[in-house]
Amino acid sequence: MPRTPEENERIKKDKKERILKAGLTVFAENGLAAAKMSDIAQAAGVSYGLVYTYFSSKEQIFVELLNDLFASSNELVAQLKNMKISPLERIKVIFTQLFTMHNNDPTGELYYRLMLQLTFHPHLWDKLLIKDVYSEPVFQLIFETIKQGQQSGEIIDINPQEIVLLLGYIALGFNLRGHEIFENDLNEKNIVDLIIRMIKK
Amino acid sequence: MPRTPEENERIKKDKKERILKAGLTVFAENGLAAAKMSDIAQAAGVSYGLVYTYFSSKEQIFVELLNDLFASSNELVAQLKNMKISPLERIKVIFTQLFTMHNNDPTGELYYRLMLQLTFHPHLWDKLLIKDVYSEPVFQLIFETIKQGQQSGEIIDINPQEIVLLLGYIALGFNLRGHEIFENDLNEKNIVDLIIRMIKK
DNA sequence: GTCTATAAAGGGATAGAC
DNA sequence: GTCTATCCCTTTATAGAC
Repeated sequence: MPRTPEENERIKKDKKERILKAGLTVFAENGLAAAKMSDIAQAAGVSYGLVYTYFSSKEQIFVELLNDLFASSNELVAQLKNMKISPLERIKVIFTQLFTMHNNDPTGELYYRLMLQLTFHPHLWDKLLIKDVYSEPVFQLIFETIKQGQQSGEIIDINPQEIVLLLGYIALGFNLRGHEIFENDLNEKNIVDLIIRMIKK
Repeated sequence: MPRTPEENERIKKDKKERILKAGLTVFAENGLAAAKMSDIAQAAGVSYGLVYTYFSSKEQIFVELLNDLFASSNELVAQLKNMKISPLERIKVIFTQLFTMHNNDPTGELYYRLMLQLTFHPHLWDKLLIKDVYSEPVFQLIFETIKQGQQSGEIIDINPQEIVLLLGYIALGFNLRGHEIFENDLNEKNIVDLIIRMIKK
């Protein structure tokens, strides 16, 4: 019995998603260069050749993944913007979410590990929807929020670029090594409080 | 006219150093997996084959480099320990040095970029003198200094592991993206002050 | 001690059967 | 739509001349 076109679409979509998901973990674990297409195929549970019916190259999987992740980062930012809270509170929510998400959902960490690859393969920026790290949605949101907090007098009055860079370092460092918080049974709430302490007026 | 044995030793040492230096930049720029031995040879100004007379494999260059860097990190820490200053001052000096060194000497950044590769090739830890990132000398020094500062009442009284992790994130993030401070003409002194503000009692 | 040339292996990408 | 088998290029590592 032949498959309906709709069924075919569903199958194709499912396979593509599987491959992307496999790519995310394989790239995050090994890095772009060391990741093997055979690993991705295996992790996705499909044959080696099938990967190439959905993606033309290893790079393309990587690029598509990162663009998808930028998109969901945009959604996250939209949610955060909808919250009617003070700038300082918003910073607190962002970092709390960053830290607690880590526990439940490893995607955030994988996301950063992928972005980190761009440090070693900068030519890929050309193929991405977002052209530099400053344009990353969460990064942008933090920057705006800092400026708002300075206007409202909640946040310390130094060059907001300096603050956002420092917060960016924390986010970057955390996302790369955040699992250690939980391995060592530390309280992420304390760490967020330290951050707030640093920028509160 | 034949070379003396001493001269030979000098040549060999020089060549080895050249290759290591080339390896540092090539690995830092491209990552371990994407770095090519031919790139290292070219950067070192020697023939492809010669690299293998001094090192048995690409991995070995990488391992030797990292071990050398750990050693100089140890020296740096010894110097910092010799300074007779308060714990809080010491933290300030460490981060100031971290930030200003960046300007003059890129080795620090390259060092971190190499260490970062271990995230993607964790099996290499087995071949290193230092067995995990917590044992990295500067990291250790910060940890000790935080505890001293808590005893002397200068530094905020929360789990020192939490503080040191956060400071570690900053150092990691900075070393990966620190060049941006200078690209954007920011004042690194302000950033150090923020860090102190965060941990000062 | 240094080079060029070559062997050997690994992995990305494709062809073609089912 | 999916698979297996194969091509082919890149890169590691070695051999052997100078």
